[in-house]
Amino acid sequence: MAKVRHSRFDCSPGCSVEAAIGLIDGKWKSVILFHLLSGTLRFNEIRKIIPNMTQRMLTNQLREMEDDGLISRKVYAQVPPKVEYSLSPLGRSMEPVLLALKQWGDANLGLYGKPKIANPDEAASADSVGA
Amino acid sequence: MAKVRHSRFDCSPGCSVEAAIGLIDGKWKSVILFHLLSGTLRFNEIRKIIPNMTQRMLTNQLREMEDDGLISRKVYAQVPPKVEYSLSPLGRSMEPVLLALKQWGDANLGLYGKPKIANPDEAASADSVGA
DNA sequence: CAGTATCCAGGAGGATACTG
DNA sequence: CAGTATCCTCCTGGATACTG
Repeated sequence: MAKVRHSRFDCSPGCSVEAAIGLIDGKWKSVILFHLLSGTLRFNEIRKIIPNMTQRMLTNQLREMEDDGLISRKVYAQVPPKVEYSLSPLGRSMEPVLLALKQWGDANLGLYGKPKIANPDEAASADSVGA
Repeated sequence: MAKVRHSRFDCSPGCSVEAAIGLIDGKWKSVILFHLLSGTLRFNEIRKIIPNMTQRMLTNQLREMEDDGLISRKVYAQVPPKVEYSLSPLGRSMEPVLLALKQWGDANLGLYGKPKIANPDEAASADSVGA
């Protein structure tokens, strides 16, 4: 589990929630993780998928998640370097969380032109939501 | 849904994951939310539950979540002020996420002396986290 | 291709004091 | 009781340039 660079482990009941979130905060981690759910990806593939992220950030987030044991890094000793990133078993075990997050976002945030919340008595109507 | 002060809506597929996380990051939000799952709480009650958090932070996080529509704030016009915080329907709809997070944390982080992942020998070797 | 190395700005979050 | 108001620090993350 490496270092826990997050200063987040204050621990009261609910601590594990915080701790869990601590591993997937970071501006891009959740997105990277989410895309890795679909399978192994190479460095530049991720960059293409998430163009707004600089390579510095990609490396950072990737390294932290690797340290946290969420992802695996496979380096092929080749002339044109090739590095593949994939979910570790621990990272894969995060799938329900990621999916819950995605579903909630799809259902309750109006990111794709959906009408979002609007009505208290209608919180999670979510007639749609693929998945 | 107010302002979305997070600069986080870059939106690529997986965006909703990011967006959803954006609402519950903040050092204490998830913990507050989690405790509110159990019921309405007053300002100072929350402070007691999460002693490490300053009142400034509590107010901050509370306000942001209120702006995001996750919680409701009920003020009683009394001599000794009384303010109650509770989950809004939207906040309540976050329950599966919070629970998934908590379960994952309990299962995979060794915060309470649990053995965590039970898989590859590397996954994690509980020893860090002084709590 | 897959990173490192530097530099830099902004904002999150902590400490402390005051108030309706 | 339930906040505000200030001040200040550090860390996150963006931009850019270089490399094995």
